[in-house]
Amino acid sequence: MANKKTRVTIHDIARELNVTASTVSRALQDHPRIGADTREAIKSLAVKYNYSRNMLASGLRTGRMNTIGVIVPRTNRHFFSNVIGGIESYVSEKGYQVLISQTQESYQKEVFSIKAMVDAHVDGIILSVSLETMDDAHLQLAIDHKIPVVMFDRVIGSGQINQVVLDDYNGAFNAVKHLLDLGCERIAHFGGPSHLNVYNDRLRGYMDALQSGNKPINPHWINNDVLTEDAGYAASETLFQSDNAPDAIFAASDYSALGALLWLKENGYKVPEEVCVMGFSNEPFTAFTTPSISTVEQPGGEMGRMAASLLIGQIESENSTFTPQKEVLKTHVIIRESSKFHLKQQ
Amino acid sequence: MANKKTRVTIHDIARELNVTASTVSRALQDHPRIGADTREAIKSLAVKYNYSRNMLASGLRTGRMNTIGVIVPRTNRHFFSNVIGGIESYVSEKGYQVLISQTQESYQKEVFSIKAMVDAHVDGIILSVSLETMDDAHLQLAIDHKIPVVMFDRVIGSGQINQVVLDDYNGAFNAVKHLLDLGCERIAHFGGPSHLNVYNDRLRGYMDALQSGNKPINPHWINNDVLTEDAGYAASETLFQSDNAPDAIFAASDYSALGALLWLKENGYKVPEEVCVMGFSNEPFTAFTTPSISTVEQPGGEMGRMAASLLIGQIESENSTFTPQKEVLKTHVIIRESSKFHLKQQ
DNA sequence: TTATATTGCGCAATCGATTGTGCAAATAGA
DNA sequence: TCTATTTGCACAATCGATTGCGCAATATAA
Repeated sequence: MANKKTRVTIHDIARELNVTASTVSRALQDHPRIGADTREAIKSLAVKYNYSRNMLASGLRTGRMNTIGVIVPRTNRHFFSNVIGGIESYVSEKGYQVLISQTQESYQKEVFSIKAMVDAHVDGIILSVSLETMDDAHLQLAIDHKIPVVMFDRVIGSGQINQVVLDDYNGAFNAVKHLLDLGCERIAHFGGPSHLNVYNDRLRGYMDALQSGNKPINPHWINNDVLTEDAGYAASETLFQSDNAPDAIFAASDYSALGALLWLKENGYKVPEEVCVMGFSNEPFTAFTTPSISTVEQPGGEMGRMAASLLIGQIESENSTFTPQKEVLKTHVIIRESSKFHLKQQ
Repeated sequence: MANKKTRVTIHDIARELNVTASTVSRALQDHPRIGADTREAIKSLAVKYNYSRNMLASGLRTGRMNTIGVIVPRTNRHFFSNVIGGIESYVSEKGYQVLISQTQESYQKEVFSIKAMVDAHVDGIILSVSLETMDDAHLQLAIDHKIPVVMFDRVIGSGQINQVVLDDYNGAFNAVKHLLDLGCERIAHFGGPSHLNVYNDRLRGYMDALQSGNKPINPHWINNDVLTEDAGYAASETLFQSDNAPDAIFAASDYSALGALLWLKENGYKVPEEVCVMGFSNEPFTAFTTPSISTVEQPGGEMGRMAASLLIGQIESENSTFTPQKEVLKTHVIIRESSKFHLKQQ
């Protein structure tokens, strides 16, 4: 009977069958030099005793732990929790486990997390950088240890690392284009720190869409670092109490769009008749506000699976010639009540 | 200079200082039998070479991996993602890492996840069971391996395992009491599978509140397994097209409350005037529906930190005498528009 | 029948850190 | 001064699995 106190090891099995541990190890890996009889005897005994390989010992010897590290700013953002779900469901089918760490948007914690992942001998790392992160120098530690890295959504650096991103530029472009089609002429933007690709791309999409519609770009209407509900609320107040108020807001975050919507409602502005509002990410609440908020879908589960797929491909690829890939997921604008129509529309 | 290809080991440090690896190992652990000079020389060389302990080797030898396993139905449920966030932030400060697994509400996957956690030699497991899970027999594997377990929210079994739960009974009781105070007299319930504590407790709270208000309990108004938006929608249709329609709904899930709200609005019922609606969990969207949905707060982050605290306490406790603890977090009813008042109110 | 492959498995080192034991030198006590 | 204790470190086994090498025994070829 299997001993309950301590795990069954290959030595236990070896002893019982009068072979050595090396034979057991090879048999369990279907090594061709082990005879069929021996192999089957070992395997059935392994099943009988409910043997499971000690991953620490195996990992120590082989350097592979079948674990991937995931580093995100926060686990409880809807988007990131979706990504984590996608990663976990993909890699668990491939026999990998998921080690999680959150940076709380702190660069220092991100550095620490990477170090912790390297120490834990993960086979690969999937990462979305913090708001504070300015470059990818800290990833060198993982690269030095030959640990593949995939960045998603908030990516950064020189492009020597696999990336999975949304087509933020087109998402923003199409969103603003939609506002222009409604007749909006004075479209403000709530953005994020422009050293991050996602916010920079959304800003560029916004500006290019304005230009393509022959609308002037007013710096006064471009607000950076307006990503939270409070910031959106405050920025709206400033914006609409100036003598150059916009007639639409395109926010790079659903939260700041929500803040804008609340301020507008509280101050008697009609949405969408007088002011159209659009957000970004399709957070669940956007469907339920009054009016519901138009936004751009950001498919977290899909990004997670895609990132995991790229990573595992790189982990398991034999050839060491690595050319970084960049996967770009298509965007999809979701039109809701906050931009259904506009007074200026013909 | 530290070799970039391969990690620095205690042997590298030992060689350079003409001591043995055991001395290095002991010095790094502040073992009293190592002289102060030797200790400091070793420590400064370790810093210089950026040494970090190989957790696999260490874990193999000591059996402690400084990792805790977290098993949840889905990572992307707002509540669970909050719990995960709370756990991660708590244990990372204590020097632990977090291994994540999701069961997708499948008992079979839950069994598999536990086995995977045991195989990975986690130091402890935090778990919220799947909807399919009927008992805690599968946890025996972890217990046999002396791995402490803490269950949270959806807990099950004979009580021999640490638990962190919400006071679902009082939450439900107070919610229904609130509806009664408004003048509601015919309160229906949307529940979940009653073998799970949370749904059973909410049902009991509902029934006891009715009794305390001298209202009859009508089995026709008690709907089990109505947890999703679709189920709430469908159940509402059945309920309100019968000749014994309720004048309020207390749902054990915000999602089924949402389904009810949508059906009621589509079919011309006024909420809250004609029908009051309450949910459970305070999902973010509940604040933004029209009308906003009254609900019961379920503090995920706090539960996560509490569960992590209990677990690490048990892991690090010296004495082997273990008495299972049950932490019960207070509930907090959030009254919103969907139960602000009622036509029958005096 | 002899030379050559092939098959089947054991031996022993290895991955890196930990820890019980042993032994010599230094210190303390008598 | 001589024994007893403490201090400081080395030796070697251990955790469990993996893997290059070697050596028989069997099978195949010549």
